[in-house]
Amino acid sequence: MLSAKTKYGLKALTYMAKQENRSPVQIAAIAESENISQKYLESILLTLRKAGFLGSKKGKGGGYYLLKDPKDIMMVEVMRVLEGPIAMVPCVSLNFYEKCDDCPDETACSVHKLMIEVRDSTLNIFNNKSLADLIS
Amino acid sequence: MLSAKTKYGLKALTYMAKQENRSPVQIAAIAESENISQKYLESILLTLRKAGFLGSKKGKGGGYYLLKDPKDIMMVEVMRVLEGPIAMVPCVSLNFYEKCDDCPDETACSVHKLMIEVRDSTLNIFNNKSLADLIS
DNA sequence: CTATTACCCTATCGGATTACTAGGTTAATG
DNA sequence: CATTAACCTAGTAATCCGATAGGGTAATAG
Repeated sequence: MLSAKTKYGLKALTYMAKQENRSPVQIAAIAESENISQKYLESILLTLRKAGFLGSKKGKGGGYYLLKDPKDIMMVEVMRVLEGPIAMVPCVSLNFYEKCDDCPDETACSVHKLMIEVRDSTLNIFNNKSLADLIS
Repeated sequence: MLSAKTKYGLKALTYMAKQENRSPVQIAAIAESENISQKYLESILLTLRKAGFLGSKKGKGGGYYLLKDPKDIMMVEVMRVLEGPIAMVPCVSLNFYEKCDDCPDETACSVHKLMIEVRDSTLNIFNNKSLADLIS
């Protein structure tokens, strides 16, 4: 299940990518347009800024803005920052690997093999999908 | 994230499919072999029985057994019973559809379109993968 | 300089879900 | 009838998530 956090984050990024110029967009504007709790969105944008996707500007006329061209912001990066692992089980996660408590032998586990397939097909999408692709 | 319930259920099904004959397998045997809490596994197998995957036999020599040939048990069915929706968001779910509170227009939502792609690629795997495929 | 604007940060909380346990009931076998 | 093993209901501890509270800090306008 996709978390609201990720969903909101993606919507916010999309909103910013749609702007004609690169002038800062205020949290309040995004929150209202996308029907998101402003305070919650604040924390999400903060995360995205710390992850290097966004820049920010304080004071009057301030707000958030994209640091890169939308076509250079790949979904796989955004998903890993907001949602965490792409894989459905930690034991097949590339970036958030964790061993299972139960499985003595990972390579013999039927679930493991199945989930690798799912991971790869999902990764294939997220690797090749940029923020720019989401808009069109 | 794949729930432990689904993981355990898949492991149990795999265990049964590996049996040479179709004689009943006891919960305790599966639980021990796969390192699953027996009581919890009980409730999972009950679900699988009610969903039509398993038959059961009470009393001595009883247990659970597959009702169909492993190659006729498709992952998509099992996943929907144990895990619920395949999609990452309810608004793109085929069998568990729910409208988003926020989105006024689904077709215009960037997240929506992305998640349809992910759903379809995952469905493609689960539709074509049988329990028999998990074993080999 | 001062007021305003808008981002920054931490802490907390209610609700929902999940993994699991407790404890007993029912049915089949020998 | 005693044993076995599935059936069923209820409850619970822990965790996570979405959201809120309440201020702090930096930048800008005038």
